[in-house]
Amino acid sequence: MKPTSINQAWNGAEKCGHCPIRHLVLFADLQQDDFNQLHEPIHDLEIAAGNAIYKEKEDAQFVYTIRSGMVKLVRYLPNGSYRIVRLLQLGDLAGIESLSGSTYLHHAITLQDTSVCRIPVKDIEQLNFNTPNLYKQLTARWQKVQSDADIWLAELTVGHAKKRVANLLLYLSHYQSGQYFYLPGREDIGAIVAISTETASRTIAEFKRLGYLFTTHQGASINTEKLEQIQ
Amino acid sequence: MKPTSINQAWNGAEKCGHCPIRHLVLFADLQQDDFNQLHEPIHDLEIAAGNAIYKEKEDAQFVYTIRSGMVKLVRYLPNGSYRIVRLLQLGDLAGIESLSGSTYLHHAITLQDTSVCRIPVKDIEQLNFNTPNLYKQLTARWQKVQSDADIWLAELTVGHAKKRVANLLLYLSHYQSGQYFYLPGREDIGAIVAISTETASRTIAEFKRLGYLFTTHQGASINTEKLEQIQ
DNA sequence: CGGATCGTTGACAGGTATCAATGCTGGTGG
DNA sequence: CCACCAGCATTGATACCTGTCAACGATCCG
Repeated sequence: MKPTSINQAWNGAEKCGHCPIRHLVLFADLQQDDFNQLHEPIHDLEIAAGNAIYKEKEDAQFVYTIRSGMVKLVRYLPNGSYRIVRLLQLGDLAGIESLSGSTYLHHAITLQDTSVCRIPVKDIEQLNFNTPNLYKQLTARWQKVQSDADIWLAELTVGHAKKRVANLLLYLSHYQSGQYFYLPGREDIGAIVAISTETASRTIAEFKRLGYLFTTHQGASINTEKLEQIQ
Repeated sequence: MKPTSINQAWNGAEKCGHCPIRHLVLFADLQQDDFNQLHEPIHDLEIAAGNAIYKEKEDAQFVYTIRSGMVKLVRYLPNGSYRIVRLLQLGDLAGIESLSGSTYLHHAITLQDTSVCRIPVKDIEQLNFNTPNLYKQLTARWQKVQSDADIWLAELTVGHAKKRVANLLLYLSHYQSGQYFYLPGREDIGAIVAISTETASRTIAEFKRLGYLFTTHQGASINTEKLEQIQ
């Protein structure tokens, strides 16, 4: 396994200004002056698939912007099983609860090799206190938390297993720019749509047999029309 | 049915300063000067049980602070059924998405007679631009959206029907100050924990027979230990 | 005294969890 | 280079749970 690594550290203005995904990230609306208020270093992290960015109940001092890859937010249940309550991708913020609480609410675990920017909460609070330029982007991200949670609740936990898995595939495919998307393991699929691993496997296998789902080394792709018709 | 009514309208400082639940509401941290920035009237509304405060896709111009009663946030599904994605009580904010989007994401429907303060979004944006005193309370409310959604996802949509209903009763009981709490109708219980109305009814009836749940004209109460043991 | 609405209960078919066994594949070390 | 292993995916058999259809009871209100 590739080790978790810290590639770079820098102070705000030097690098954020040249961020290739600047239009997608939390700092999108900041002015040059605002960056001067960032006093602590921002780290650029590469995290190999399967590792935790942070864990539930840990001291929450950082927010993470996802630059590439995919992250699952996980809650463990008393009986030892787990539930995935959200998936994070390009431009999403992990650990946003650190802005309000003192500890993280979930485990954040990478599904693929993932790169993130680690931003100190202190800097964000400082910015929020001194400039109104962050407010809009922060609110937009909180709102995405809400609408994603709604999708989870309304589309991924209701109805028959086939319908739920179909909706998950449509969701995964929709949030990806290209034709191919990352297909989670069967246990994770089960933890997302609240079905057993075996039922997830059976359903995925059936979709493959029916030609609704294809998997290659580049990722998975789907027949959207067919999956939308499933009841 | 009691009609929906507007009791009072006032401009910020005159009344918010004397709000009996001031410590619980969005404006908790505002200073006297801040209130002077409220230019549009804030209305105090009484809404009878079963009425909509706002509906999905309506133009979102107001945020509502719940002063008493209970509200369900509802999403209708393509097949005509519905799902309750959150319950709001004292101090919660309904329509918080109006701060970021242009339309409401849910129907907000009162379960009991409910009183709310209707706050124009423009005033909140104005305050956010000019003072940092609102940020903390707003963030706390966004965070509650997240943690409530997590509870819904992790505790109310996983496992057997009995376990889900038991968790719902514990949730309802926990967020109430007194011994008694409001017990939703069977159809609503089904829409919260994603089971059929009949299964909800059977489960509630069984809990009553077992002495885990009691209903009186004052509301419902539970045997917490017994419900926590259910698997 | 109906009628409407909601809650309860029964019967049954179908779907899903569970337990279990068997493929499959990528990585490791001989 | 190949055998082996560990982890994941697939598939089968079965019991149980829950959705569905249906009927009936309770309560409130006009």
